Amino acid sequence: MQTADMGMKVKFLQGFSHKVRIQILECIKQEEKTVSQIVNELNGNQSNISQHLACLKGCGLIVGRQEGKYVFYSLRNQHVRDLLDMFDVVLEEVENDVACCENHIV
Amino acid sequence: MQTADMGMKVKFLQGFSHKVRIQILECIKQEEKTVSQIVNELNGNQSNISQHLACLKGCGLIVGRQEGKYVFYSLRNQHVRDLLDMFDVVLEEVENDVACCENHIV
DNA sequence: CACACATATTAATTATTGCTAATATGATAG
DNA sequence: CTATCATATTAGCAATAATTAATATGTGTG
Repeated sequence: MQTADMGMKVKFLQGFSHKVRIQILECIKQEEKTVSQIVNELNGNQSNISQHLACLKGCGLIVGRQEGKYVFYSLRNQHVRDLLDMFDVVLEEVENDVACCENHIV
Repeated sequence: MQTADMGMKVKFLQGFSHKVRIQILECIKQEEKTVSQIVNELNGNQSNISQHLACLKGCGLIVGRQEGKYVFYSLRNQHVRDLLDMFDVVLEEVENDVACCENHIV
């Protein structure tokens, strides 16, 4: 596993490393949505959201399906959904310590 | 959940968003290690690793315990270990799509 | 208490990522 | 086939994160 897939793994995990991307994932967690729906719900701008969607797609976390002039995005599969749920579980116990990554990298 | 914990969640997830940090997590996944052990195994530099450790600690993913002049770091708990395992599982199925986040954000 | 080793912190530079605005593509409807 | 709406792409700039080198702290030992 180590060095070989490492690049891929890093890329994969970067899908989760930005607020807007997490918001997108949560936004489409239950049902697929079009780009414009997402833009509206997150109060984002079209170009920006579109770029984050491209990133998430490149990371394999979401898939898009075109229907007429709309593109519907949804989580790639149940595992991704599980992962999102698990974040919440783990985060809950950890919550108090997360406080400050300030003064540090990131 | 939404807006309230969002900041915390983002911070938490950023623990996973850098190659070196992932390597550190994997490096101490099975057993606690001292900073210098980690520095050696990853062929990193002391200051850099130390900063990433501080970040991971701030994110709640690892804990340190001092013993004499050494500090031993280990994963915070079993859930974090589970999360790491789950990454591998989900990544495996997704592997083929991850290819290129190039040309995009991130 | 001076020295050596382990780790942490700081500050400055560099590199990466994200944002915005403008433009392009692609699809449908008239 | 033109106009319109939805989405994607590009390029340049702004913001953030990472690296490095130097220094500081802290712990044990002679």
